[in-house]
Amino acid sequence: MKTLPRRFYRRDPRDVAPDLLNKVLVCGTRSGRIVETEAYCGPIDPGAHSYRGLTPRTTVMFGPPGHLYVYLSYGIHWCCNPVCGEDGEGVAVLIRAVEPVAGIEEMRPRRPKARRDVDLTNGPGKLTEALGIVGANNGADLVTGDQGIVIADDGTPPPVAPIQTWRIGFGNNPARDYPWRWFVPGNRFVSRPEGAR
DNA sequence: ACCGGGATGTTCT
DNA sequence: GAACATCCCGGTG
Repeated sequence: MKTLPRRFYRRDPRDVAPDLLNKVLVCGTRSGRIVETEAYCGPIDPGAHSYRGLTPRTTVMFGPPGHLYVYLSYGIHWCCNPVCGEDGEGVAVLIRAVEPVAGIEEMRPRRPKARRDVDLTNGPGKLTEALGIVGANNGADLVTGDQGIVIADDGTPPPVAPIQTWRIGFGNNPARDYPWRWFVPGNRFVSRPEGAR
């Protein structure tokens, strides 16, 4: 298991997102293989939090690559995003689903409402709850692992033919037209194996 | 299986 | 005051 270097993140999020497939997100003693991602592209992306410029919430997203942007979705769920590109760009990748690799017994009590194992981590709000990622982890350095959170390569390459399709959860926002979601074909933990529309 | 609504806090109009 | 990068539960067929 090798922690991904800073340069892995210092690229366009649309290149990083498919490359993150099959990498391992580690949080303390728990980890999961990344099987679904979405790219968020700053000023050219009306779906990105950074679209309208720097705000207190998006400070980390506008910071240097390789740090974790964590935000609260719908007032309830935490979502986690490795920051990409260059310092000041405001681009990142949302991790939408992982497949448990280690510590699954610790994940079950953290996800008491999950009836089946697949419900442990098959969504962006679910995987943060299962792994234990919360708002206090906003800004964590994924390269130094200063908060026990890293992304590592265990030797599994990304899928040869990842599925690329539309992102999830945008109503009538024109962001719905950008096909910036990728997932591992056939993996059971993908939140929505079909296209978004 | 599929669909509608409620929870709940931050951000922006 | 509305929208929101979600999830869960209870209704119906």
